[in-house]
Amino acid sequence: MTTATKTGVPPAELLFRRLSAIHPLKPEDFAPASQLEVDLRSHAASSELRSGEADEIRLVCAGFVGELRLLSDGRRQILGLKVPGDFVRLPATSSAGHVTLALSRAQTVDAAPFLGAIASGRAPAVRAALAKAERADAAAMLDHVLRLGRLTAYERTAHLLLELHERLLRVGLAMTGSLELPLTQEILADLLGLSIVHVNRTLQQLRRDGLIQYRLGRITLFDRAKLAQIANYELRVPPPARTTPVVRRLSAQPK
Amino acid sequence: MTTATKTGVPPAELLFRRLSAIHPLKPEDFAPASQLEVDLRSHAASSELRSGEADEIRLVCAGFVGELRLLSDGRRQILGLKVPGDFVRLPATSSAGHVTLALSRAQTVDAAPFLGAIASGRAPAVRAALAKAERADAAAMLDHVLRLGRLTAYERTAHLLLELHERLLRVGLAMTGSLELPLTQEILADLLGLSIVHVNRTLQQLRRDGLIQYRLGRITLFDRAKLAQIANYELRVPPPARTTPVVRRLSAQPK
DNA sequence: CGTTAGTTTGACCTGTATCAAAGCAGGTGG
DNA sequence: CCACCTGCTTTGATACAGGTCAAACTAACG
Repeated sequence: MTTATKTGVPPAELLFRRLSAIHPLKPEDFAPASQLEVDLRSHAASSELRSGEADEIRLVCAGFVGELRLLSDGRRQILGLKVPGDFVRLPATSSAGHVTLALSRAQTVDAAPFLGAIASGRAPAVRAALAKAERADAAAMLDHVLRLGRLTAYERTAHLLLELHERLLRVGLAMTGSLELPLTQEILADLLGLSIVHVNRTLQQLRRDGLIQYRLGRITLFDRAKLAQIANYELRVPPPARTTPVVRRLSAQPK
Repeated sequence: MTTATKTGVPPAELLFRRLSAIHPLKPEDFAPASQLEVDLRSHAASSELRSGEADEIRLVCAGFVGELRLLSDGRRQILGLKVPGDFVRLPATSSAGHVTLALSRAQTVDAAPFLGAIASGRAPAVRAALAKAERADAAAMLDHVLRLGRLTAYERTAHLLLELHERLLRVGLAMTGSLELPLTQEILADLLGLSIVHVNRTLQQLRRDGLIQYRLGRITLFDRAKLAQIANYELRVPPPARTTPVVRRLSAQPK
């Protein structure tokens, strides 16, 4: 209620967008999504998501959720980031070192009824789409590994921003070239495997290089093609026809 | 034929061990495994594994296989490591930047007939076991992320060795406390996101600290409990009753 | 307005990379 | 059997990316 993000897109719509972006899907295949309206839950930023008694799968429908590992000395690493339209699995047995938490204010709904309906019902297209989505999630995880293992802080940050941007585009929650990112730099640090201070400096560097703008939780990517080249990122959503006027580039230092 | 690793364990046996280690399985559930004997393929170290025309899933039955990402400037990161008993998915469309290759001499068999038989047949236990195995693979991936993101070189190396050891134990290819590791330090570097030189120094440090021994592709873990503590590793296979005589600890520097 | 959470800055330190060269096999062919 | 590769490991010297510590700044919020 603070900034933007009113009540948001209805869960079923979100999921429909997410799935049909990967696999062609007819709206009528999508009846089971009506199952989704139950058990909407809101989560404060930094609050842990716990499952009831059994394993649970929830659909994120607003905000960001992260699965993260804690070390005894306070180090934290976010293992995977979930954006609206993604599923989170909440294991019944929550170990102390491995938690799922809301990285910003977030909302989720129980996905079990929907998934159950899909599994038993006759909607092969949806089932196929889900399988593809699962593979896409796995691919995101691999990108995460690449970032942490072999990219420099600068590359890493660019890479992450590009990935987030595309994932949000996919569900209609970003415009080409800009995204809402209500995450603290501490969260970004835990995502990128960097220190807070270094994240801050890296973002400034990207800004000074005229590649991004970063203000009030909104990030603008001025030149996705160049960012992609820097980060070794393979753009899946093609660079915009010309959303960003070419003139903008003047503020960049051609180096 | 060089060192040990004669002809090795038959694929069906390997898979049986792998699966029944996670999920109780009766041998008679396991008839479909006879399907596995076809299409055994040997791979030279460093050779790429390519799929025929379609997507393909193969079972690793000897050696190590890695999925890796290449950057234009020569940096490489191994995204996931497969040991005997694991499945590798070979996508039909192989992009230049993303390859699967044999990290040591290795052997694989086509898993499709087996998986097909399971999917269609009546062997719910095996299907459940496969699902669990898949989740275990995902968990290994998360460990990989933690290592790369938040552990120091020293911790990272210990962590990886512990993980490999347990994964090999699981399929009966390691003794408690020691494992065969025919990987060059360059491969370890690409796995750990470190430089070759640093991997070398880190291994020496672990050796000097009396925690491991490293000779001729065989690694001995002298004190898994201590290694686990260093690496923030959660041992799944309990520390040995007393495989390593306590006396061994004398060579360590108590610091 | 004070308080609190987050961002920014500066100074300094250290883990890890890089470069270069020297050891050390194991395998080949003369 | 030796001389020679070639691929891998080891060592030393040096450079730099990124971490840590500490403090100032900013902006929300009650």
